Amino acid sequence: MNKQPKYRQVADALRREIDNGTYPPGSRLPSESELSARFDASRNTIRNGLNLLVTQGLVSSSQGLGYEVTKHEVFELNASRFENLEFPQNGDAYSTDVTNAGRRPHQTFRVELTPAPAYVAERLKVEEGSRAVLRFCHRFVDDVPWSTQATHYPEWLVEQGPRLTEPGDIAEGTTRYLASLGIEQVGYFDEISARMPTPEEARLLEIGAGVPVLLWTRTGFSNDRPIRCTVTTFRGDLNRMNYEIGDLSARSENEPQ
Amino acid sequence: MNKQPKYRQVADALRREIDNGTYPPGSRLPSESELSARFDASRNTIRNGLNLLVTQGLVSSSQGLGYEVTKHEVFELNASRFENLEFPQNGDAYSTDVTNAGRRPHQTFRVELTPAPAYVAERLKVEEGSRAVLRFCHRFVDDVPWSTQATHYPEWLVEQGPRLTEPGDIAEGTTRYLASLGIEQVGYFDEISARMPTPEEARLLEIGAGVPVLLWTRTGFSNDRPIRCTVTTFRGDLNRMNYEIGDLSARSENEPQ
DNA sequence: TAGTGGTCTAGACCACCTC
DNA sequence: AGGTGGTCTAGACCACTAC
Repeated sequence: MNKQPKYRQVADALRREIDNGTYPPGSRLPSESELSARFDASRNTIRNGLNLLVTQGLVSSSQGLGYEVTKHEVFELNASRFENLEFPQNGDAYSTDVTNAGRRPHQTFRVELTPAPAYVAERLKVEEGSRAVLRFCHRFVDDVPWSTQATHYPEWLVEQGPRLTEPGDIAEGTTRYLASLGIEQVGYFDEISARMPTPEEARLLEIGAGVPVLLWTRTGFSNDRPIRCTVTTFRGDLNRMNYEIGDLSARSENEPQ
Repeated sequence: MNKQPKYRQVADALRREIDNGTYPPGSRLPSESELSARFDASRNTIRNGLNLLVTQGLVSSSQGLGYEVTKHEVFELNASRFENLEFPQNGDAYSTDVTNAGRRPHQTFRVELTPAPAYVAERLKVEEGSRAVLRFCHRFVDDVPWSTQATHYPEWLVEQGPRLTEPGDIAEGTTRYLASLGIEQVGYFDEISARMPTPEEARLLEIGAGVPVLLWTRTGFSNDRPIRCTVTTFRGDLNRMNYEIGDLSARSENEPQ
């Protein structure tokens, strides 16, 4: 018989009640003082227990309002189709996907010429600190911050593709633009990892405690060298990535229901 | 000028010192009472600040020892080559990868016939609760819990491939075994997401606060239907997945250094 | 104004690790 | 034994939200 500390008992009890539907997603938990009475514990102990649930992403709290059970709608991103030239689409793939899902996309955009960070330089096979074009997107869905995307192009590419440094969008998409210049992306290398957000990421994505970020790095290659490196940061609670590989004709047949 | 609460100042100061190398990965932070004196704050306030860093995955604490700056070695998993029949390997792909990395793999294994959970049933296109073979792996690298992997096969497959229910390993790999019976996996659909671990996952993977899990679901298809669904749970701090797509001959040329 | 969570303190006692 | 973090309490005051 190993006795759990009181704040864990509180957290476990509440977790069970959340799981069994006593407190459904979107609903509010009892206040700290109510819980304090119910569990015969000091307010600090209750807060300690609630804090566990917060860092586990089960509930979120706001001053003056209380604790709310989190609810997630996940957005699916098809990474293997994304910017596949065989699936023609106007403009940027992200906006298309979001609009198709019946949501309202919105993004801010900027272009810079900056020294490539070590992580990017390594992937672009250029020297650390050598310059690269950074095209940075901060994306929202229905005004909720959704992801940031930073694409770096090595400086040597700019001579052939001067529009890369233009501050506005490239209507047909940069991949298409480069292809029209004979610089074709024939393959890419994707890396995916997860971690807790840095304070900067937490600020941009308005992430509270208990929500990790999904990091997606795509390095694109022409026939003879890397031509771009895109680092995308997603809110982990709102996004799921997928890849379709091989023959999936059996997947779409006989859709359930 | 918006004043930060004291515990955030503590966390920010320590984070800066971790970033600039004052406390390198693996080193120990000053004790709570030392920090209490340095920041002229009560021990609880210091704990509050340290707890922020813990939930952000920057440090970990253990009773009697103190706070240690976390260090990560990440293991790369090539998901597009993984179990690709064109890259022949003996036995299971995971052990091969780990051994090649100079690490020592080890796993526990069990087989069950259980009702398929809703998530899996949906992907296997069978009714929720109908039976499925579950082959479950708990994997370690150098005795550190690394990932869990649960593969479900629909019950109808067992008639054709009775060895699926055998309690031991299938030496040539299940994918190969099924292929030898004419049930070929011609494509798969991968889904990747990240979230904080459930208490059960935290227990199996020995995850502390501040470390998310990476969830990887692979549904494999034959020509006419789904034949398996594999759910893998990774420690987010130790793993990174990657996909090679298209022609990457330019990637391996001129390796840096 | 009343109720919610957010910050902070001071102090007590316990559990674990090292010497 | 002495130092470390882990748990818990009681109480104070502040900031935000709702009505």
